[in-house]
Amino acid sequence: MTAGLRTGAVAAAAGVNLQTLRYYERRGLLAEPERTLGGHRLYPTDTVTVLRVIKAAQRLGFTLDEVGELLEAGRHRPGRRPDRGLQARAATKLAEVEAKLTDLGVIADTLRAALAAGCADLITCADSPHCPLPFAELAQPASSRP
Amino acid sequence: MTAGLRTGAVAAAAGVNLQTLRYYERRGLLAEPERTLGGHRLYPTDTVTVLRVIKAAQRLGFTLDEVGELLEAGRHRPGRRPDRGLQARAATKLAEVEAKLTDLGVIADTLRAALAAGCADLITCADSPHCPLPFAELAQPASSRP
DNA sequence: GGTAAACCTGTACCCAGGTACCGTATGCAA
DNA sequence: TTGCATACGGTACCTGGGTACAGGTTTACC
Repeated sequence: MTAGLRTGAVAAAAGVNLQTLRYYERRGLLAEPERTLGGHRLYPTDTVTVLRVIKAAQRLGFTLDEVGELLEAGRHRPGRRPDRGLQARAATKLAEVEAKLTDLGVIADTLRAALAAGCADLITCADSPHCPLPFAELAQPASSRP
Repeated sequence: MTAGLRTGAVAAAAGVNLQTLRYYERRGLLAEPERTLGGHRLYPTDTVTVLRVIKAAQRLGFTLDEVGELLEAGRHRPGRRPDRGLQARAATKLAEVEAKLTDLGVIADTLRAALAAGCADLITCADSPHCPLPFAELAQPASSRP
């Protein structure tokens, strides 16, 4: 019987812009809430939790589309369908994150090599055999989605 | 006394779209080349090297604006001005990359924990004390520029 | 000297994830 | 009942790094 939260209250509690609420609603991440007679949104109190979940999942590397699918998957048969659930998606995402870690590791090593070699100018380096910067090979990342 | 390369030849040799050449010219990364009488661009042959350098620097994590500054810094007093040279900027960039590595490491650990704990549904997890997903703390990355 | 390929400029559009602005309408308290 | 905060919908804009298209020249080859 609680009246529900207004957009400002939800946005403040979750630490997001209130435009972001409407944006998430358009994207299908937030269900369309009740309205007052005048048309103002009235959110259920657990909306703040949903927003925190969204933010956490984003932090873990999921796009908003993927977050939407995760929420959807959880909504109507929690735990079933092992290929499309949180476990499978988390495993996939972990592999992506690990690929990115490897790639960034190469980048860091390369920067360290450039520092150690005392490279001073990119164009000069590109012509010098002493420069450790791999101008040709550096072109593409470990997994082809940077 | 070489006549110079046309856009198509440069783009093909460097492996970029020819629209990208004009884009880089607008961004100030490529100097405005000579023109034929009819207005077609004629690039010096080392333009291909410049493009490879740009791509390599991007791969190392520099934005196009930063690449532009690096090229500029190298152009008119190579090696001088120790605070703004390649060395200083590479050191800064290395610190950024290392911060991102740390951050991604936390992400990967969190995903592994979620897998190990068998989390099946985000919303359920958010209410469960057994879930390892840190919905509150996960909000901001290690260094505040994700 | 004809024709096709390459090239020109300018503008619009793409991705993701929002954010801002505008003019109007509602909610709530004094 | 008046006044102000808040919210509404719609649309435009932002970042970064390009890409695409339209409509019109120029160049190159036969």
